[in-house]
Amino acid sequence: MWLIKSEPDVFSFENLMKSPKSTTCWHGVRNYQARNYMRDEMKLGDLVLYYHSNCDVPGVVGIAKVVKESYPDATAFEKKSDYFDPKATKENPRWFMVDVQAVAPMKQHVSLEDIKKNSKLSQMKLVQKGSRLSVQPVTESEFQEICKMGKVNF
DNA sequence: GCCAACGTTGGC
DNA sequence: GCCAACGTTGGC
Repeated sequence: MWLIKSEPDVFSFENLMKSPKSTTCWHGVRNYQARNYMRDEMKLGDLVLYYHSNCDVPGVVGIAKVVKESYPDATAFEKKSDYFDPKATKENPRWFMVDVQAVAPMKQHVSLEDIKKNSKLSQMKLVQKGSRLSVQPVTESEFQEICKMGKVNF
């Protein structure tokens, strides 16, 4: 299971729910470790915690799932794109993405503050100092604890 | 807006 | 391969 970060001003969980089929391609990740998780380890049906960063109340706001496994991130080929990377080619794409679909919003948002206060979640990468990974694995028990705090069942 | 922590780039 | 300079992330 996973946690992905998004800035709500750029693409919020509400935006995801309003998208066609509640699905979007998770383009624009330009960090190798995050890419490796997407390319190598995110599997169809994997559940994902959707986290809002860089906003008033950062935290987990919804549940999503992987609906398509990794494929090349075409925004890296587009010169006009903010995510253009001159070193990415179709033969050697360099950057990958998956498709994610909204499953359900949290009944109650689980703020970063609440996560930090919960001793069961102290091992999460999210709360470790200096961790900035935008795609990160979470354990089953962490996932369940967050769901419990968000008053949803999975 | 500030700034600590991290990641990447590129000269040497 | 080292490391200084620069860019980015993201909480506060």
